[in-house]
Amino acid sequence: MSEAKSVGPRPYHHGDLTRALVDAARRLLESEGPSALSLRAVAREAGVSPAAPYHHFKDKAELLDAIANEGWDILGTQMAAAKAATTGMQQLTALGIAYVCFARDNPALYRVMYDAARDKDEMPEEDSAYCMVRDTMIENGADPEQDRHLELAGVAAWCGAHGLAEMASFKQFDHLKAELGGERPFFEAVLNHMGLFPKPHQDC
Amino acid sequence: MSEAKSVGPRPYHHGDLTRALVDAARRLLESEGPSALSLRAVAREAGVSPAAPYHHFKDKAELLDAIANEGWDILGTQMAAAKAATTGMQQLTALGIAYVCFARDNPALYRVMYDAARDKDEMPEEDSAYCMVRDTMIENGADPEQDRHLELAGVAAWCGAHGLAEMASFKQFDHLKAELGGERPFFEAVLNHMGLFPKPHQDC
DNA sequence: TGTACATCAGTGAACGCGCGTTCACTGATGTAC
DNA sequence: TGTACATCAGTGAACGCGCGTTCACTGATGTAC
Repeated sequence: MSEAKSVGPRPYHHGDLTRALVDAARRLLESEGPSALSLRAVAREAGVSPAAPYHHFKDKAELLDAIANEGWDILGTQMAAAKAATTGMQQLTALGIAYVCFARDNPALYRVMYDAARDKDEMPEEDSAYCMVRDTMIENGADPEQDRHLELAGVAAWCGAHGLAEMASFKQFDHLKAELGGERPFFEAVLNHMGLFPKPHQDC
Repeated sequence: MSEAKSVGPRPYHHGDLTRALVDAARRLLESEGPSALSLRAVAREAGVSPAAPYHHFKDKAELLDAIANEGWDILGTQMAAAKAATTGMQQLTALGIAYVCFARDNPALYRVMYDAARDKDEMPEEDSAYCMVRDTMIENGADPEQDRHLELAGVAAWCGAHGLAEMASFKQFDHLKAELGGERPFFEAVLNHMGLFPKPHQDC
């Protein structure tokens, strides 16, 4: 304020380069795809030298981790919103659709998230998309005592949603989407066909 | 035969380098993963100079295509065998399990196949895994007149199987596999949870 | 309030690497006469 | 059957490239006195 702060290019110190790098990475991901996501490219996109990121991340893997984590956060927020907007059994479909729509809108980011998950050992923890689905199943009548059955249902939902998420933009499905009246109805139809729900009337 | 053919290294002309390159690529894929699959590495693995592959493939993409095609062939063979070994509705489960087992046994190859499929425009043609599933559905009572319903069922099966295939080796599922008595029972349980089958008693 | 100095967050040049692809070449093969 | 020659399928050196990472450096910031 005291000086005429040149609006021109960037001050020497950045303020929050960590943030800027993750943002730049996301921009790059969606404009150029996952194969373009190099440390150097991220630095370039952020307008910073190739060495600068090393003050904020140990190495490339740590940057990727940060990107993936941000992805899971955003996904969680969107799923929570979808759940809040519906009630009863519809919540499960809504969660599935939110998951798939996120992947459709952020395909490259989703790929990075998936690759990160691949390297983990333990099941997703508290607050994850996975747990949100499981909790919703319980709230809607699944028996929390039947651990195995419940976990299987959760895993099936996860796998099914992942499969559709990855294939969401396949051009092969374009005519089906058109016939069904859009992408969302298509997602919903496929998810329903996959029987996301814990089957309550198994003995019917 | 006429000469003492030195058993030692390779003759100048290779005989069938196209074959040898695809084989080398598969070896590399499963030992080093998809990221190690460079043209140079394949040539190296085949014991040939980096330029040699260009007499057999226009560029790297064409080699990848050949690898993917071979993958689909092998998968098709294994699925056909699984189908032949069962009858009735069980055939659908068997097809799903064959699909997933193939991906588990050849994860890197499966990834290459998937990436190739991603770039295609049309639905899989004749003899594909996809058509095999659809035909089996029809043979087991699905109504071939209900185009849309049948295609949706096929797509749902494809997505579901793909999701499980990609996640088949997640360490997160180890304890579930153990509880269920192995990988196959786990695959079967998840696939059943996903309702692979065209639902016949939708009105029950 | 003003100055000395430690610390922090950048720079930019350089490293070694493996990549896809091209090029002029050469060794092996097979066909015409 | 033997030789000339076109063709095919290799070689190996070279190209330019972008990568991840390191290094000695320097500009900006903030704290102690």
